[in-house]
Amino acid sequence: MSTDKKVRVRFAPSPTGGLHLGGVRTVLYNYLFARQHGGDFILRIEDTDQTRFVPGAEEYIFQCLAWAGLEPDESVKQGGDYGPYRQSERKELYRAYAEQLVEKGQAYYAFDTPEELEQMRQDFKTEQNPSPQYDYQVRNKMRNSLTLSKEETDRLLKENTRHVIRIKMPENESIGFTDMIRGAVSFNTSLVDDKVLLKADGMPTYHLAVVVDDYLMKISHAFRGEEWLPSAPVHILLWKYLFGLENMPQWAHFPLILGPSGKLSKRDGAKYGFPVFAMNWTDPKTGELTEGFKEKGFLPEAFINLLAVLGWNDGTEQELFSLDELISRFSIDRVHSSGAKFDYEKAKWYNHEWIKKLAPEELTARVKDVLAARGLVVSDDPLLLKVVQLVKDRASLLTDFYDQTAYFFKTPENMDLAAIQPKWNEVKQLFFAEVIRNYELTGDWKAETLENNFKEIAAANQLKPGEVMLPLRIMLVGGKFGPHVFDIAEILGKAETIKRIQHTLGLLG
RNA sequence: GCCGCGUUGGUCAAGGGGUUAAGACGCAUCCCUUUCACGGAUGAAUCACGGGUUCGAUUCCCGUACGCGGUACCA
Repeated sequence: MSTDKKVRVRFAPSPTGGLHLGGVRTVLYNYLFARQHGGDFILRIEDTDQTRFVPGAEEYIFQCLAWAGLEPDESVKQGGDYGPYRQSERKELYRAYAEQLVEKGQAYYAFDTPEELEQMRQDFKTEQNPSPQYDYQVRNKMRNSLTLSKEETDRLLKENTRHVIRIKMPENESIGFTDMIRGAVSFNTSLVDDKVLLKADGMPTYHLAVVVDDYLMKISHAFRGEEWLPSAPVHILLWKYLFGLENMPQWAHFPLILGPSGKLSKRDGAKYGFPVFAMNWTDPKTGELTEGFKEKGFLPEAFINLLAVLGWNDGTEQELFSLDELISRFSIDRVHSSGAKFDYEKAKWYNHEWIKKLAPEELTARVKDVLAARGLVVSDDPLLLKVVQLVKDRASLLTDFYDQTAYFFKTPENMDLAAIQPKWNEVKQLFFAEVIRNYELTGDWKAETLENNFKEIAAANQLKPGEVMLPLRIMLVGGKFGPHVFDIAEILGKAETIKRIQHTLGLLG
């Protein structure tokens, strides 16, 4: 395995649906590794399964990466010297490699129909072996170029009989490699089935495509999820047969991200109320919408941060990392080998931290978009900036800003009158009437003045400030939340403050 | 079933032959705050089990259990 060549890594998604948390983390680790080593990050579309083509899925992946700020150096979009970057467009190139293997006796043609394969699985199925594989034992009982005569095989081929090319796994050999995360890993070849390399439609399977393309695209390090570990021996063998082990990239298999009960799925998201995809994804067939982290109100900075530390840490107590910090601190050997359960509460904590950490202007710009999406258009930027600064400790998601800021810009829609009604009385009614008269005459409309006047009037009416502060808050805010009530009044201004008090008085009266 | 990979509080995790086994999220209590938060303090809670190796194992080795992944002409 070479270590001196230029670092080139790739993320190779299959465009079949929403982009999963784990997928984004794989992108992130690839990206960090590439940037750290001054290498290239390639996005390769693995669309070899035409039956699973989903319109829009590819474009969606690009949008997710753009949002996350993890854009590739080479891809269908960016271009590059190693294209095409869509495997369906590379179709013609794979067959020769598969046939080369057949010639060398390392692979063979198989003519079994799907029905015959199904029959085989039925026939060989036992309690000890519930899922029989097409392996070194059963291949002798199937219809392939190993069991058929040369003439018969040639005839079938000439007649364009539907067939696949399968790798011929050696018998009882040990295939091993060094995983950058797990160390030595090895497999017995007898236990691995003769994977299909080239499908009947002429498309390669993942197994063939991944090694051919990694070779052709000069990939130096191949990172992928742990679910690929069991098929690694096939890939290693293919490298050995086709391009030489010395040219093989270094492998690292990342741990899986788990949900509350095992493997994380979009169902978990629906069930537990948290996103699983990076961005909103609507299934074009069913029209089903699955919510994304972006729309849920996550900052890309936070999303990246929380993903980075789900399975990796730098050994210090630091938990908050910017992308740049991650680029310099990340290291594959500190990536865990065990899966991590996704904790939505902690995810929200990261977002909250980033809301506090982000530059005020930057935060405000993003809040502005979120408010606009909810139909609240704010044109006074300086005012919004002030308001956002005032309430940001109370928002852990960007979407929380709606409830936390809307009352500054429009009269509260829902008034929590129940919070004041039980203890409401004539004295308080008169008190607020006096407050209105006083505020109308107040020239210095500052929080401190308003508070002092308010308290003086309360004292004169034998009211404790605490008895009337909450009612005032409800009048201005609509509910029991928000920053210091007189700060709110100051920002609302004289006319609006008085108007809201009056309005509520009317409701209570 | 078989194969592979894992296993430190509820969760993320540091650590790695001798430690009072960090820290964070969450939770609880208190302080601050005449709201809700922020912030501060305190607390409950962990080395899956059994054998070795060793003067000494959470740490190394072997089993077992458990979890996860794979077992497709899907990736």
